[in-house]
Amino acid sequence: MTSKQNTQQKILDAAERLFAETGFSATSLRQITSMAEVNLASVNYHFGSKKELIQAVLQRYLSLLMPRLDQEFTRLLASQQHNELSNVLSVFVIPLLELNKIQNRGTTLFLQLLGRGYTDVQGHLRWFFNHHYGRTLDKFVLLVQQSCPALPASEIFWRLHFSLGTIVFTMASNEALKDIAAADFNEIVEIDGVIKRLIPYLAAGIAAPITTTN
Amino acid sequence: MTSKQNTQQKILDAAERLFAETGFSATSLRQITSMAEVNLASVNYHFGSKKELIQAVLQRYLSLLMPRLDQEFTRLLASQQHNELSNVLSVFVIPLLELNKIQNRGTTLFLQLLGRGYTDVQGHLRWFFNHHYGRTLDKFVLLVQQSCPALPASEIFWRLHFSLGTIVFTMASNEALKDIAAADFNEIVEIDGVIKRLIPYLAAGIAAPITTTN
DNA sequence: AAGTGTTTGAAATGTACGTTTGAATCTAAC
DNA sequence: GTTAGATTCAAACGTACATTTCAAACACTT
Repeated sequence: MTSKQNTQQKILDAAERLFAETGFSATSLRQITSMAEVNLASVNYHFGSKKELIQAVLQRYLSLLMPRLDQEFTRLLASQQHNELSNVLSVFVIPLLELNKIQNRGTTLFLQLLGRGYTDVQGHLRWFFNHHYGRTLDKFVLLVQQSCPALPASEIFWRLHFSLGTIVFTMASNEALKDIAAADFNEIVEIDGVIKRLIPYLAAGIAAPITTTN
Repeated sequence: MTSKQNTQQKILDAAERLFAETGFSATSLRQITSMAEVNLASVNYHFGSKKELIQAVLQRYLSLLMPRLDQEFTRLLASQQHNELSNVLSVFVIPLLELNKIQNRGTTLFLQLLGRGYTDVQGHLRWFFNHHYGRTLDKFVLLVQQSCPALPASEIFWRLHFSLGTIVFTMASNEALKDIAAADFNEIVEIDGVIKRLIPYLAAGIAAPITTTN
């Protein structure tokens, strides 16, 4: 019993680290099991397959994050007052940082995994996401629309995807960016620093005025 | 002679399509050579290795794009007048769209490859880029700094990388996004449409006012 | 302490990959 | 028409991978 929990946990911990660092397909089960110090066959025993291991790794974070976000979105929607866009975006900060409770660098790891999931395997994550958390995402889109009544829905669609790209890419190359910032600007930036830098950037981009061609 | 040219070209054409669609490491030489209708060994014969093939695919576009960009940056820097940020960013549009002269969907393919290169193989592309085109990039950063004199250099660094993420991610999922936009909003968007939508978003994000914590 | 179901271990299976090889074929000059 | 070099071809090589297998070790109930 305790040993089963232990093995599963060790596999999840090693897998998420390696997945985040090098991507899903580039990480082999042999790397994972040797880092976790468990037998190679235990992945297939406990999770069935590599694909299911990937889902389990993501689910550990999503099952904690998404209900929290849903709750916040619902609260804001119910408040019946105009919400500034940057406040809507700021809703993400605390739930994201709470992922550090799951593991040491949980927030960073999760966001990197998110990035990997969107670029590694074509479209799978997007489908999975919409299928499982579509309702929550709809609430978020609604909040953004209320914050930017001047923007047509299609423009918001594009800009939210632009924003997703910023987040996903930034987190995928997070370590490299932090190193460069440290070397070039003597800046020590942690994950919450990056998130706080992102908010004004994203808010300004999403709410940008529509230009009449050029 | 003509057959050699032909084989190399066929390999490059097939490789860039598959690389853009599924990524570098996920694309096998066997897929490439069977799509190109050439022998498996011809990749190693003509290019040496898979790694060198990847470089050749990227170089075909970069060697055309980067000198054009450098020329534009130099021109703007020499003009000695204040350049609006969105004008600086617009400099990319024409050279990028000219990549369509190399091949049918050249612009889209190149931007997808760029995205793959940044997420697929850890850091390699970034190094390659800085090493070969560092001077050109420096000119661009300088132009952005001149356009946004209120922003500290470190903030510009972060925001330019945020922007790179937007571009790279958008292009990597370009096909999916176009499909969704067509289905949900009856919008037919081509690559130049996406680029033109990107400019105001990026310009607003990069130039966003700095908020004094929150 | 025996027995039962769960978990681990070492080894093997089959597949796919990048690359190499050496003979066969083509190309072009003499 | 022969020859020399460039290109193509089918086959094989060695490696790494996910997954399977089945016996050994373990945990827990009785």
